[in-house]
Amino acid sequence: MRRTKEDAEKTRQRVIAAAAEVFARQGVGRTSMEQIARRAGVTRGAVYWHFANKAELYFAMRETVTLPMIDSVDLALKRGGEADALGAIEDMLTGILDALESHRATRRVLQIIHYKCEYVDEFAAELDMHRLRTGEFVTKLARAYRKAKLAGALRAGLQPELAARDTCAFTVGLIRMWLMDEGGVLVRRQARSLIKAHVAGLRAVRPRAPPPGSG
Amino acid sequence: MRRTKEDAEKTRQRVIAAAAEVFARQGVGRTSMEQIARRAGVTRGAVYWHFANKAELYFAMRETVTLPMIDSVDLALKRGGEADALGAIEDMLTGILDALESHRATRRVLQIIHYKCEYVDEFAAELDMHRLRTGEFVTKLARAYRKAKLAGALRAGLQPELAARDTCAFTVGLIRMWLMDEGGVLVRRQARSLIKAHVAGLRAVRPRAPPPGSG
DNA sequence: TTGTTAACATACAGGAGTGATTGTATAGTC
DNA sequence: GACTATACAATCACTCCTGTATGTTAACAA
Repeated sequence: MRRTKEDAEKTRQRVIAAAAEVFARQGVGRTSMEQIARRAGVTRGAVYWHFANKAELYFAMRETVTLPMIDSVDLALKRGGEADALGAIEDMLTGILDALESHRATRRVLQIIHYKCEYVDEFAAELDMHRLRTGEFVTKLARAYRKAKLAGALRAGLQPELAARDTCAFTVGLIRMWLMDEGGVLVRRQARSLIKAHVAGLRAVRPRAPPPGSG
Repeated sequence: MRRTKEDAEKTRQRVIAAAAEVFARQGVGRTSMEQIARRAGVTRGAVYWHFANKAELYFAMRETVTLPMIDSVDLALKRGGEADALGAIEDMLTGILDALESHRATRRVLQIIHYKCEYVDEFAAELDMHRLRTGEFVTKLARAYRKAKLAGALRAGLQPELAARDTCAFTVGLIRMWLMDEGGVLVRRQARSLIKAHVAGLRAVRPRAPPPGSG
Protein backbone atom coordinates (compact mmCIF):
# COMPACT_ATOMS: atom_id res chain seq x y z
CA MET A 1 0.00 0.00 0.00
CA ARG A 2 2.86 2.36 0.48
CA ARG A 3 2.77 5.08 -2.22
CA THR A 4 5.59 7.10 -3.66
CA LYS A 5 6.23 10.58 -2.31
CA GLU A 6 4.48 12.21 -5.23
CA ASP A 7 1.49 9.96 -4.79
CA ALA A 8 1.33 10.90 -1.15
CA GLU A 9 1.44 14.57 -2.03
CA LYS A 10 -1.35 14.05 -4.51
CA THR A 11 -3.39 12.36 -1.83
CA ARG A 12 -2.72 15.26 0.48
CA GLN A 13 -3.90 17.74 -2.12
CA ARG A 14 -6.98 15.67 -2.86
CA VAL A 15 -7.84 15.64 0.82
CA ILE A 16 -7.50 19.42 1.01
CA ALA A 17 -9.67 19.88 -2.07
CA ALA A 18 -12.24 17.43 -0.74
CA ALA A 19 -12.30 19.25 2.59
CA ALA A 20 -13.00 22.54 0.84
CA GLU A 21 -15.91 21.01 -1.04
CA VAL A 22 -17.52 19.47 2.00
CA PHE A 23 -16.79 22.43 4.26
CA ALA A 24 -18.47 24.74 1.77
CA ARG A 25 -21.58 22.59 1.66
CA GLN A 26 -21.94 21.53 5.29
CA GLY A 27 -19.83 23.94 7.27
CA VAL A 28 -16.62 23.08 9.07
CA GLY A 29 -18.25 22.01 12.31
CA ARG A 30 -20.78 19.70 10.71
CA THR A 31 -18.25 18.01 8.49
CA SER A 32 -16.79 14.76 9.75
CA MET A 33 -13.38 13.44 8.84
CA GLU A 34 -15.16 10.42 7.40
CA GLN A 35 -17.05 12.60 4.90
CA ILE A 36 -13.88 14.32 3.80
CA ALA A 37 -12.11 11.00 3.42
CA ARG A 38 -14.92 9.49 1.33
CA ARG A 39 -15.01 12.56 -0.90
CA ALA A 40 -11.25 12.25 -1.42
CA GLY A 41 -11.54 8.54 -2.13
CA VAL A 42 -9.52 7.44 0.89
CA THR A 43 -10.24 6.37 4.44
CA ARG A 44 -10.06 8.35 7.64
CA GLY A 45 -6.74 6.70 8.29
CA ALA A 46 -5.22 8.50 5.32
CA VAL A 47 -6.63 11.83 6.40
CA TYR A 48 -5.30 11.41 9.92
CA TRP A 49 -1.96 10.44 8.49
CA HIS A 50 -1.61 13.80 6.73
CA PHE A 51 -3.39 16.00 9.26
CA ALA A 52 -3.54 15.59 13.02
CA ASN A 53 -7.12 16.85 13.16
CA LYS A 54 -9.75 18.92 11.44
CA ALA A 55 -8.22 22.22 12.54
CA GLU A 56 -4.88 21.43 10.92
CA LEU A 57 -6.62 20.38 7.74
CA TYR A 58 -8.57 23.63 7.77
CA PHE A 59 -5.37 25.56 8.34
CA ALA A 60 -3.69 23.93 5.34
CA MET A 61 -6.73 24.54 3.18
CA ARG A 62 -6.86 28.20 4.14
CA GLU A 63 -3.21 28.75 3.38
CA THR A 64 -3.63 27.50 -0.18
CA VAL A 65 -5.65 30.68 -0.73
CA THR A 66 -4.28 33.26 1.69
CA LEU A 67 -0.59 32.82 0.93
CA PRO A 68 -0.94 33.44 -2.81
CA MET A 69 -3.27 36.31 -2.09
CA ILE A 70 -0.76 37.96 0.23
CA ASP A 71 1.96 37.49 -2.39
CA SER A 72 -0.24 39.07 -5.00
CA VAL A 73 -0.97 42.05 -2.77
CA ASP A 74 2.71 42.52 -1.94
CA LEU A 75 3.66 42.32 -5.57
CA ALA A 76 1.07 44.86 -6.69
CA LEU A 77 1.96 47.32 -3.94
CA LYS A 78 5.69 46.96 -4.48
CA ARG A 79 5.49 47.20 -8.24
CA GLY A 80 3.60 50.47 -8.18
CA GLY A 81 5.26 51.77 -5.07
CA GLU A 82 7.95 53.49 -7.08
CA ALA A 83 5.64 55.41 -9.34
CA ASP A 84 1.91 55.77 -8.85
CA ALA A 85 1.06 54.54 -5.34
CA LEU A 86 -2.68 55.08 -5.62
CA GLY A 87 -2.77 53.32 -8.96
CA ALA A 88 -0.93 50.42 -7.38
CA ILE A 89 -3.56 50.19 -4.66
CA GLU A 90 -6.28 50.21 -7.26
CA ASP A 91 -4.52 47.46 -9.18
CA MET A 92 -4.07 45.49 -6.00
CA LEU A 93 -7.80 45.63 -5.25
CA THR A 94 -8.64 44.70 -8.82
CA GLY A 95 -6.28 41.77 -8.51
CA ILE A 96 -8.25 40.46 -5.55
CA LEU A 97 -11.41 40.70 -7.62
CA ASP A 98 -9.73 38.85 -10.47
CA ALA A 99 -8.82 36.03 -8.14
CA LEU A 100 -12.37 35.85 -6.83
CA GLU A 101 -13.89 35.83 -10.28
CA SER A 102 -11.55 33.43 -11.98
CA HIS A 103 -10.69 30.88 -9.31
CA ARG A 104 -13.55 28.81 -8.04
CA ALA A 105 -11.34 27.37 -5.29
CA THR A 106 -10.51 30.86 -4.03
CA ARG A 107 -14.19 31.77 -3.89
CA ARG A 108 -15.04 28.58 -2.10
CA VAL A 109 -12.35 28.86 0.54
CA LEU A 110 -13.13 32.50 1.24
CA GLN A 111 -16.77 31.61 1.57
CA ILE A 112 -15.82 28.98 4.12
CA ILE A 113 -13.67 31.45 6.01
CA HIS A 114 -16.40 34.06 6.11
CA TYR A 115 -19.57 32.06 6.48
CA LYS A 116 -18.89 28.44 7.26
CA CYS A 117 -16.55 28.34 10.24
CA GLU A 118 -16.84 29.08 13.95
CA TYR A 119 -13.72 30.61 15.43
CA VAL A 120 -13.70 29.02 18.86
CA ASP A 121 -11.40 26.61 20.70
CA GLU A 122 -8.85 25.19 18.26
CA PHE A 123 -10.09 27.63 15.62
CA ALA A 124 -9.56 30.68 17.81
CA ALA A 125 -5.96 30.67 16.63
CA GLU A 126 -7.27 31.24 13.13
CA LEU A 127 -8.85 34.47 14.28
CA ASP A 128 -5.56 35.55 15.83
CA MET A 129 -3.86 34.87 12.53
CA HIS A 130 -6.56 36.77 10.69
CA ARG A 131 -6.08 39.75 13.02
CA LEU A 132 -2.35 39.62 12.45
CA ARG A 133 -2.70 39.51 8.68
CA THR A 134 -5.20 42.35 8.75
CA GLY A 135 -2.74 44.42 10.75
CA GLU A 136 0.00 43.68 8.23
CA PHE A 137 -2.33 44.64 5.41
CA VAL A 138 -3.02 47.98 7.09
CA THR A 139 0.71 48.54 7.54
CA LYS A 140 1.42 47.91 3.89
CA LEU A 141 -1.41 50.15 2.81
CA ALA A 142 -0.20 52.90 5.14
CA ARG A 143 3.24 52.68 3.59
CA ALA A 144 1.76 53.08 0.12
CA TYR A 145 -0.40 55.99 1.20
CA ARG A 146 2.60 57.71 2.79
CA LYS A 147 4.36 57.54 -0.53
CA ALA A 148 1.28 58.91 -2.21
CA LYS A 149 1.18 61.76 0.24
CA LEU A 150 4.82 62.60 -0.40
CA ALA A 151 4.05 62.64 -4.10
CA GLY A 152 1.15 64.98 -3.45
CA ALA A 153 -1.31 62.41 -4.76
CA LEU A 154 -3.22 62.00 -1.51
CA ARG A 155 -6.27 64.09 -0.70
CA ALA A 156 -5.33 67.19 1.25
CA GLY A 157 -5.50 66.78 5.02
CA LEU A 158 -5.94 63.01 4.90
CA GLN A 159 -3.62 61.03 7.17
CA PRO A 160 -2.12 58.00 5.43
CA GLU A 161 -2.92 55.82 8.45
CA LEU A 162 -6.59 56.72 8.18
CA ALA A 163 -6.61 56.17 4.45
CA ALA A 164 -5.04 52.75 5.03
CA ARG A 165 -7.73 51.76 7.49
CA ASP A 166 -10.42 53.11 5.22
CA THR A 167 -9.18 50.98 2.36
CA CYS A 168 -8.77 47.96 4.63
CA ALA A 169 -12.36 48.27 5.86
CA PHE A 170 -13.49 48.79 2.28
CA THR A 171 -11.63 45.68 1.15
CA VAL A 172 -12.95 43.51 3.95
CA GLY A 173 -16.48 44.74 3.36
CA LEU A 174 -16.25 44.44 -0.41
CA ILE A 175 -15.04 40.86 -0.25
CA ARG A 176 -17.69 39.96 2.28
CA MET A 177 -20.46 41.52 0.21
CA TRP A 178 -19.08 40.01 -2.97
CA LEU A 179 -19.09 36.54 -1.44
CA MET A 180 -22.64 36.99 -0.22
CA ASP A 181 -23.85 38.39 -3.53
CA GLU A 182 -24.40 35.28 -5.61
CA GLY A 183 -27.21 36.98 -7.48
CA GLY A 184 -24.85 39.70 -8.63
CA VAL A 185 -27.15 42.63 -8.00
CA LEU A 186 -25.59 43.72 -4.72
CA VAL A 187 -22.00 44.45 -5.72
CA ARG A 188 -20.55 41.89 -8.10
CA ARG A 189 -21.46 43.75 -11.28
CA GLN A 190 -20.22 47.10 -10.04
CA ALA A 191 -17.24 45.92 -8.08
CA ARG A 192 -14.67 47.41 -10.42
CA SER A 193 -16.35 50.81 -10.61
CA LEU A 194 -16.63 50.63 -6.84
CA ILE A 195 -12.91 50.18 -6.45
CA LYS A 196 -12.26 53.14 -8.71
CA ALA A 197 -14.75 55.26 -6.81
CA HIS A 198 -13.15 54.30 -3.52
CA VAL A 199 -9.64 55.21 -4.59
CA ALA A 200 -10.91 58.37 -6.25
CA GLY A 201 -12.22 59.49 -2.88
CA LEU A 202 -8.72 59.32 -1.45
CA ARG A 203 -7.00 61.01 -4.36
CA ALA A 204 -6.04 64.64 -4.35
CA VAL A 205 -8.33 66.72 -6.51
CA ARG A 206 -6.52 67.72 -9.67
CA PRO A 207 -7.63 71.22 -10.58
CA ARG A 208 -9.75 71.39 -13.77
CA ALA A 209 -8.82 67.98 -15.14
CA PRO A 210 -11.71 66.98 -17.40
CA PRO A 211 -13.38 63.78 -16.06
CA PRO A 212 -13.26 60.92 -18.60
CA GLY A 213 -16.41 60.56 -20.65
CA SER A 214 -17.77 63.95 -19.71
CA GLY A 215 -17.00 65.65 -22.97
CA MET B 1 -45.18 24.46 38.23
CA ARG B 2 -47.06 26.55 35.76
CA ARG B 3 -45.78 30.16 35.79
CA THR B 4 -47.59 33.36 34.97
CA LYS B 5 -47.27 34.89 31.52
CA GLU B 6 -44.76 37.46 32.71
CA ASP B 7 -42.72 34.73 34.35
CA ALA B 8 -42.71 32.80 31.10
CA GLU B 9 -41.56 35.87 29.21
CA LYS B 10 -38.77 36.37 31.73
CA THR B 11 -37.74 32.79 31.24
CA ARG B 12 -37.72 33.32 27.49
CA GLN B 13 -35.50 36.37 27.82
CA ARG B 14 -33.16 34.55 30.19
CA VAL B 15 -32.84 31.73 27.71
CA ILE B 16 -31.97 34.19 24.93
CA ALA B 17 -29.39 35.91 27.11
CA ALA B 18 -27.93 32.58 28.18
CA ALA B 19 -27.73 31.46 24.56
CA ALA B 20 -25.78 34.59 23.64
CA GLU B 21 -23.29 33.95 26.43
CA VAL B 22 -22.68 30.33 25.56
CA PHE B 23 -22.72 30.94 21.80
CA ALA B 24 -20.07 33.62 22.21
CA ARG B 25 -17.82 31.30 24.18
CA GLN B 26 -18.30 28.00 22.40
CA GLY B 27 -19.77 28.87 19.03
CA VAL B 28 -23.30 28.09 17.91
CA GLY B 29 -22.54 24.64 16.58
CA ARG B 30 -20.70 23.45 19.64
CA THR B 31 -23.31 24.69 22.04
CA SER B 32 -25.90 22.16 23.17
CA MET B 33 -29.40 23.02 24.26
CA GLU B 34 -28.50 21.47 27.60
CA GLN B 35 -25.71 24.00 28.14
CA ILE B 36 -27.98 26.91 27.32
CA ALA B 37 -30.66 25.56 29.63
CA ARG B 38 -28.22 25.13 32.52
CA ARG B 39 -26.88 28.63 32.03
CA ALA B 40 -30.43 29.99 32.10
CA GLY B 41 -31.26 27.94 35.18
CA VAL B 42 -33.87 25.77 33.50
CA THR B 43 -33.98 22.39 31.79
CA ARG B 44 -33.92 21.56 28.12
CA GLY B 45 -37.66 21.05 28.33
CA ALA B 46 -38.15 24.74 29.04
CA VAL B 47 -35.89 25.78 26.19
CA TYR B 48 -37.70 23.52 23.74
CA TRP B 49 -40.98 24.91 24.98
CA HIS B 50 -40.05 28.43 23.92
CA PHE B 51 -37.97 27.58 20.84
CA ALA B 52 -38.47 24.71 18.43
CA ASN B 53 -34.73 24.28 17.96
CA LYS B 54 -31.38 25.97 18.13
CA ALA B 55 -31.90 27.86 14.88
CA GLU B 56 -35.08 29.53 16.12
CA LEU B 57 -33.36 30.48 19.34
CA TYR B 58 -30.48 31.94 17.35
CA PHE B 59 -32.94 33.83 15.19
CA ALA B 60 -34.64 35.37 18.22
CA MET B 61 -31.30 36.29 19.75
CA ARG B 62 -30.12 37.96 16.56
CA GLU B 63 -33.26 40.02 16.23
CA THR B 64 -32.77 41.53 19.67
CA VAL B 65 -29.79 43.31 18.14
CA THR B 66 -30.56 43.76 14.44
CA LEU B 67 -34.05 45.19 14.78
CA PRO B 68 -33.01 48.08 17.06
CA MET B 69 -29.99 48.67 14.87
CA ILE B 70 -32.13 48.95 11.75
CA ASP B 71 -34.46 51.33 13.55
CA SER B 72 -31.54 53.44 14.62
CA VAL B 73 -30.19 53.60 11.07
CA ASP B 74 -33.59 54.52 9.65
CA LEU B 75 -34.07 57.21 12.24
CA ALA B 76 -30.67 58.77 11.63
CA LEU B 77 -31.06 58.76 7.86
CA LYS B 78 -34.60 60.10 7.98
CA ARG B 79 -33.83 62.79 10.52
CA GLY B 80 -31.01 64.26 8.50
CA GLY B 81 -32.56 63.49 5.15
CA GLU B 82 -34.25 66.84 5.01
CA ALA B 83 -31.17 68.92 5.60
CA ASP B 84 -27.61 67.59 5.49
CA ALA B 85 -27.69 64.10 3.98
CA LEU B 86 -23.97 63.44 4.31
CA GLY B 87 -24.01 64.59 7.92
CA ALA B 88 -26.89 62.21 8.55
CA ILE B 89 -24.89 59.33 7.14
CA GLU B 90 -21.96 60.26 9.33
CA ASP B 91 -24.24 60.38 12.36
CA MET B 92 -25.74 57.05 11.42
CA LEU B 93 -22.30 55.42 11.28
CA THR B 94 -21.31 57.02 14.57
CA GLY B 95 -24.53 55.68 16.06
CA ILE B 96 -23.52 52.15 15.13
CA LEU B 97 -20.19 52.70 16.86
CA ASP B 98 -21.98 54.03 19.94
CA ALA B 99 -24.07 50.90 20.11
CA LEU B 100 -20.99 48.71 19.78
CA GLU B 101 -19.10 50.59 22.46
CA SER B 102 -21.85 50.98 25.00
CA HIS B 103 -23.83 47.76 24.75
CA ARG B 104 -22.02 44.62 25.70
CA ALA B 105 -24.92 42.52 24.43
CA THR B 106 -24.73 44.15 21.01
CA ARG B 107 -21.01 43.46 20.79
CA ARG B 108 -21.50 39.89 21.84
CA VAL B 109 -24.28 39.10 19.42
CA LEU B 110 -22.47 40.73 16.49
CA GLN B 111 -19.38 38.75 17.38
CA ILE B 112 -21.47 35.59 17.26
CA ILE B 113 -22.95 36.59 13.91
CA HIS B 114 -19.54 37.32 12.40
CA TYR B 115 -17.27 34.74 13.95
CA LYS B 116 -19.19 32.07 15.81
CA CYS B 117 -21.80 30.72 13.43
CA GLU B 118 -21.81 28.55 10.33
CA TYR B 119 -24.43 29.52 7.80
CA VAL B 120 -25.44 26.14 6.46
CA ASP B 121 -28.62 24.05 6.48
CA GLU B 122 -31.14 25.64 8.87
CA PHE B 123 -28.83 28.63 9.22
CA ALA B 124 -28.64 29.27 5.50
CA ALA B 125 -31.86 31.25 5.86
CA GLU B 126 -29.96 33.60 8.12
CA LEU B 127 -27.59 34.38 5.29
CA ASP B 128 -30.53 35.09 2.99
CA MET B 129 -31.90 37.46 5.57
CA HIS B 130 -28.49 39.08 5.92
CA ARG B 131 -28.29 39.56 2.15
CA LEU B 132 -31.76 41.08 2.14
CA ARG B 133 -30.95 43.49 4.95
CA THR B 134 -27.70 44.47 3.27
CA GLY B 135 -29.60 45.22 0.10
CA GLU B 136 -32.05 47.39 2.01
CA PHE B 137 -29.18 49.18 3.66
CA VAL B 138 -27.68 49.96 0.26
CA THR B 139 -31.05 51.21 -0.96
CA LYS B 140 -31.43 53.56 1.98
CA LEU B 141 -27.91 54.84 1.58
CA ALA B 142 -28.46 55.39 -2.13
CA ARG B 143 -31.55 57.44 -1.36
CA ALA B 144 -29.57 59.61 1.02
CA TYR B 145 -26.74 60.05 -1.45
CA ARG B 146 -29.19 61.03 -4.18
CA LYS B 147 -30.46 63.79 -1.95
CA ALA B 148 -26.89 64.83 -1.27
CA LYS B 149 -26.21 64.96 -4.98
CA LEU B 150 -29.24 67.12 -5.60
CA ALA B 151 -28.03 69.46 -2.88
CA GLY B 152 -24.65 69.57 -4.56
CA ALA B 153 -22.99 68.02 -1.54
CA LEU B 154 -21.78 64.89 -3.30
CA ARG B 155 -18.36 64.68 -4.92
CA ALA B 156 -18.49 65.64 -8.57
CA GLY B 157 -18.98 62.72 -10.94
CA LEU B 158 -19.78 60.23 -8.18
CA GLN B 159 -22.89 58.13 -8.75
CA PRO B 160 -25.06 57.86 -5.62
CA GLU B 161 -25.42 54.11 -6.13
CA LEU B 162 -21.66 53.68 -6.08
CA ALA B 163 -21.32 55.90 -3.04
CA ALA B 164 -23.98 53.81 -1.31
CA ARG B 165 -22.11 50.59 -1.98
CA ASP B 166 -18.85 52.17 -0.96
CA THR B 167 -20.31 53.17 2.39
CA CYS B 168 -21.97 49.80 2.81
CA ALA B 169 -18.70 47.98 2.21
CA PHE B 170 -16.97 50.42 4.55
CA THR B 171 -19.56 49.79 7.23
CA VAL B 172 -19.41 46.03 6.93
CA GLY B 173 -15.62 46.08 6.99
CA LEU B 174 -15.43 48.56 9.82
CA ILE B 175 -17.75 46.53 12.02
CA ARG B 176 -15.90 43.34 11.22
CA MET B 177 -12.52 44.89 11.98
CA TRP B 178 -13.87 46.56 15.09
CA LEU B 179 -15.19 43.26 16.42
CA MET B 180 -11.88 41.56 15.72
CA ASP B 181 -9.84 44.35 17.25
CA GLU B 182 -10.06 43.62 20.96
CA GLY B 183 -6.61 45.10 21.50
CA GLY B 184 -7.79 48.41 20.09
CA VAL B 185 -4.76 49.11 17.93
CA LEU B 186 -6.32 48.05 14.66
CA VAL B 187 -9.33 50.38 14.37
CA ARG B 188 -11.17 50.85 17.64
CA ARG B 189 -9.28 53.95 18.74
CA GLN B 190 -9.53 55.66 15.38
CA ALA B 191 -12.97 54.51 14.39
CA ARG B 192 -14.59 57.93 14.66
CA SER B 193 -11.88 59.69 12.68
CA LEU B 194 -12.19 56.89 10.16
CA ILE B 195 -15.87 57.55 9.69
CA LYS B 196 -15.21 61.23 9.17
CA ALA B 197 -12.46 60.48 6.68
CA HIS B 198 -14.71 58.09 4.79
CA VAL B 199 -17.55 60.56 4.45
CA ALA B 200 -15.10 63.34 3.61
CA GLY B 201 -13.98 61.30 0.62
CA LEU B 202 -17.51 61.35 -0.75
CA ARG B 203 -18.16 65.00 -0.09
CA ALA B 204 -17.91 67.64 -2.76
CA VAL B 205 -14.81 69.75 -2.38
CA ARG B 206 -15.72 73.18 -1.14
CA PRO B 207 -13.44 75.68 -2.87
CA ARG B 208 -10.87 77.33 -0.55
CA ALA B 209 -12.42 76.22 2.71
CA PRO B 210 -9.55 76.17 5.22
CA PRO B 211 -9.03 72.59 6.51
CA PRO B 212 -9.38 72.34 10.34
CA GLY B 213 -6.12 72.41 12.20
CA SER B 214 -4.09 73.59 9.26
CA GLY B 215 -3.66 77.16 10.35
C1' DT C 1 17.98 -8.48 -0.38
C1' DT C 2 16.60 -7.38 3.54
C1' DG C 3 15.23 -4.43 7.01
C1' DT C 4 12.86 -0.32 7.91
C1' DT C 5 9.35 2.81 7.68
C1' DA C 6 6.18 5.67 5.01
C1' DA C 7 1.49 5.62 3.67
C1' DC C 8 -2.19 4.22 4.25
C1' DA C 9 -6.69 0.72 5.86
C1' DT C 10 -9.23 -1.40 9.49
C1' DA C 11 -10.90 -1.99 14.01
C1' DC C 12 -12.04 -0.40 18.64
C1' DA C 13 -13.53 2.31 22.59
C1' DG C 14 -16.00 5.93 24.24
C1' DG C 15 -18.73 10.12 24.80
C1' DA C 16 -22.24 13.38 23.44
C1' DG C 17 -26.27 15.47 21.52
C1' DT C 18 -31.11 15.53 19.45
C1' DG C 19 -35.93 15.20 19.27
C1' DA C 20 -39.77 12.98 20.95
C1' DT C 21 -42.40 11.32 24.60
C1' DT C 22 -44.36 11.31 28.91
C1' DG C 23 -45.22 13.29 33.53
C1' DT C 24 -47.10 17.10 36.45
C1' DA C 25 -48.50 21.07 38.89
C1' DT C 26 -50.61 25.28 38.36
C1' DA C 27 -52.60 29.54 35.99
C1' DG C 28 -56.56 30.75 33.36
C1' DT C 29 -61.21 30.18 32.18
C1' DC C 30 -66.12 29.29 32.21
C1' DG D 1 -64.60 24.41 41.46
C1' DA D 2 -63.78 21.63 37.57
C1' DC D 3 -61.57 21.53 33.33
C1' DT D 4 -58.00 22.61 30.19
C1' DA D 5 -54.04 24.34 28.37
C1' DT D 6 -49.62 26.09 29.82
C1' DA D 7 -44.93 25.87 31.29
C1' DC D 8 -42.03 23.38 32.27
C1' DA D 9 -39.12 18.56 34.11
C1' DA D 10 -37.45 13.95 33.32
C1' DT D 11 -36.55 10.07 30.55
C1' DC D 12 -35.67 7.34 26.39
C1' DA D 13 -34.18 5.71 21.93
C1' DC D 14 -31.23 6.58 18.46
C1' DT D 15 -27.46 8.40 15.76
C1' DC D 16 -22.97 10.16 14.91
C1' DC D 17 -18.07 11.42 15.44
C1' DT D 18 -13.37 11.44 17.36
C1' DG D 19 -8.92 9.63 18.49
C1' DT D 20 -6.02 5.92 18.78
C1' DA D 21 -4.17 1.50 18.17
C1' DT D 22 -3.01 -1.96 15.25
C1' DG D 23 -2.59 -4.32 10.70
C1' DT D 24 -0.62 -4.32 5.95
C1' DT D 25 1.91 -3.42 1.90
C1' DA D 26 5.19 -1.48 -0.85
C1' DA D 27 8.97 2.19 -1.45
C1' DC D 28 13.49 3.09 -0.37
C1' DA D 29 18.02 2.85 1.80
C1' DA D 30 22.08 0.19 2.86
